[in-house]
Amino acid sequence: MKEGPDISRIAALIGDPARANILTALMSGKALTATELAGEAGVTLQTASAHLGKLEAAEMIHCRKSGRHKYFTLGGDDVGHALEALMGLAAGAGHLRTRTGPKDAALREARVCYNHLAGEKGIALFQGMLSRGFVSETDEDVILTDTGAKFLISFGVDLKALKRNKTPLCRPCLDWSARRTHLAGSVGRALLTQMQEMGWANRIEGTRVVKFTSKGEAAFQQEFGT
Amino acid sequence: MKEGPDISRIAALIGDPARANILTALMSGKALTATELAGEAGVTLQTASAHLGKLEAAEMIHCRKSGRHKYFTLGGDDVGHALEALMGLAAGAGHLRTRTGPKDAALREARVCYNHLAGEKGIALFQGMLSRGFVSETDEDVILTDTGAKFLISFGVDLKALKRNKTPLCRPCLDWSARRTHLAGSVGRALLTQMQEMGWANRIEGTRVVKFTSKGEAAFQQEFGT
DNA sequence: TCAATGCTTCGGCTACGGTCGAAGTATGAA
DNA sequence: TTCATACTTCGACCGTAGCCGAAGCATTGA
Repeated sequence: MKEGPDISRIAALIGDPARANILTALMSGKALTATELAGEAGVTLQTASAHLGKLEAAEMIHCRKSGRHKYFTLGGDDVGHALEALMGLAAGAGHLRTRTGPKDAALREARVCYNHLAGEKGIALFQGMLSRGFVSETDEDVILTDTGAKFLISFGVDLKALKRNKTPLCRPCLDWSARRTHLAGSVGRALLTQMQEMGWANRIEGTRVVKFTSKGEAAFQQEFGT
Repeated sequence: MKEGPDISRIAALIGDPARANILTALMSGKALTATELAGEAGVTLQTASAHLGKLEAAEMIHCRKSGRHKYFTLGGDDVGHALEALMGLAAGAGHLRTRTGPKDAALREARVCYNHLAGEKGIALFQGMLSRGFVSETDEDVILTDTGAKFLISFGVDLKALKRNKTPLCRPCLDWSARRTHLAGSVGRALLTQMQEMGWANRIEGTRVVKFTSKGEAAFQQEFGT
């Protein structure tokens, strides 16, 4: 009765607390070194090294060597998507809802999901782009319209560079906190980068929280608000 | 750095081969007894009982007692969704692609996902309903249009009964084999049921495969084809 | 009441995998 | 060259969790 692919291998990898912490940390989209990840996971370097080896063998993370450092990133959008789906389960069905601290509220408002904007702000961004006709949604795919392409260029995004990349321009991504879609894909990533470049928002170091400046808040409302 | 919900508990549950088999078996949507699931998982009844207890405690499955039998079903659409996401990962990144037998081809063509139609037929159904204006897709949600409601009633679906249910009428569901969206939710379930009632298709006992009759194939093309 | 079936609980065995200390390799800086 | 940093490999320890045999409930039917 072995139907479909073997879930258990993948799930078992995520099932270890140390590895789950590593993956969660990488959801921030930042490339982290083995030592940093060991700290995140709360284990020694040797142990983390073993975990990282397994995760890499399963292609759940990628690794780039740079000098004597090894920088790790998530394996791809699929991995991020599956992790978010699990977070949704854990948040909903999860019996013990760990205290909803102030950090959680900030996470719900605006955070980074793998490498693009998520949370309320992420949803607002997607809605704004939909209502302005920058993107259109059909079936599962999200398509960038001509209007949207022009907007992106005027917004300072190097669209040609994105098109050279093999990853899809736009992808929908489901949010675990609000259970609504926001924009992933290379356009999603580029938009977040650009917002940071323009000083609209900053990443809080060591967390997934994205903090908008008051100037950025106003500009966001202007560009994407309803 | 504990951000977001705790993935590892849930993932560890899915990570055990026996439990993964149980969950995969339940993806068929059928309610199965403890003994049947023990067979699916390849373990003895005692072991299965322990597993089922854990899965139920985590609200990943539900259980209904009937006489001296206990019937188990998946805990909800979220669970099915997360499982499909994991299958997508396992199928894509999975190093060892277990032989793609003839059964796999049938699964790709038409199968049951939790309780609604998936595979190529599932995608075609959703596309057909979209192009006919029976449903419209906005953001994450899929909405049943007035035209769609009329169609459902004429198709033999008791729409009023569905509306009394608290589960959403329409939900998108991502497919692991084709990576495209198909229709879940109570309408998705009702449509599959109705197709079986009308003799369009049959379930192959003990698998997730849905086999369309030649008559059903033609009728499907007529109603939903492009 | 007795027997049969379906499931649960208990106890003990086993093995797999996570963990860390210590030693080993590679890269870069002084 | 020598030292420091970043990571890997090895080996051993230990805990947890899966597994099954056997016995225990519970429901049904005769």
